Amino acid sequence: MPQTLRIASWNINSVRARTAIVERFLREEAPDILCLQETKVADDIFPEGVFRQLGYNHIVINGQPAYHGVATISRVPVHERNVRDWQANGEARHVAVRLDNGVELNNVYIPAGGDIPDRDENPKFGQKLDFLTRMTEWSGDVAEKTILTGDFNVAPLEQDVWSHKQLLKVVSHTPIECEHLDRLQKASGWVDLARQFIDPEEKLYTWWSYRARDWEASDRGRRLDHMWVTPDLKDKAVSHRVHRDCRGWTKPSDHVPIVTEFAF
DNA sequence: ATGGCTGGTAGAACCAGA
Repeated sequence: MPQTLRIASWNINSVRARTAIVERFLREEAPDILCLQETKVADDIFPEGVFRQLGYNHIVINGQPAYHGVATISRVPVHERNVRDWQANGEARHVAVRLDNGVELNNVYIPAGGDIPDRDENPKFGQKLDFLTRMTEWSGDVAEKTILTGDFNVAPLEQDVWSHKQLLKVVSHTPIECEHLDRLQKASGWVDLARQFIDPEEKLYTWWSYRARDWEASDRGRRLDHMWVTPDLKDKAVSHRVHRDCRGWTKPSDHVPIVTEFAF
């Protein structure tokens, strides 16, 4: 019998400010594993109790005060916490765990990159490109049994943004970012699971700005959150869903969860 | 009108997100 495992990823925009909706999501969707990004909390005050009371007793965190931070929350055993610093500046943007079946699950928060898409005018943009380049070097050694998920902060395809033309110079969809992400993807033959299940010609978003008067009516979204797998795991994925409805919940994150069901 | 908001930390006419 294949083992079914449902893995979710969600940029939560402060885990402490989202207690209500993260509980609701876990009760309603009940993934086996939830990868959180932008937890915005130091490790010593991470709100573990919220998760433990729902049966998520395996909690692997890499946080820092106020900014960034990732956490992998699981109700199945996970092992071998591994943290990589692809920005080489100490920011908490990655944590990996090993599942019982040997699969490595990487939870990553790629830098947003600031406003101006030019590394000379805006050092944060250069850091984002360099982060992707270091990930690509790491990826060259990754051959199999690996999942890479999280907030990539890049919407690579034309139908991953509300207007390809209007976003060409907007950080997250500029050609140079898309090229860097494409090089990363090719380095391990990573399979973009969302686009295995949802036609690349169809609009698909995981993030909508807080500043829209009516996010749902204007629907100016971007697909910034991703679930990638090495080629050997491609056929283990049996479904993939973007939980768009979570954007309309009370006090939402600006990102919504994505969930992949695997049959290992 | 893709910044119109939101969170954290300080104690800001702040910073960051994307």
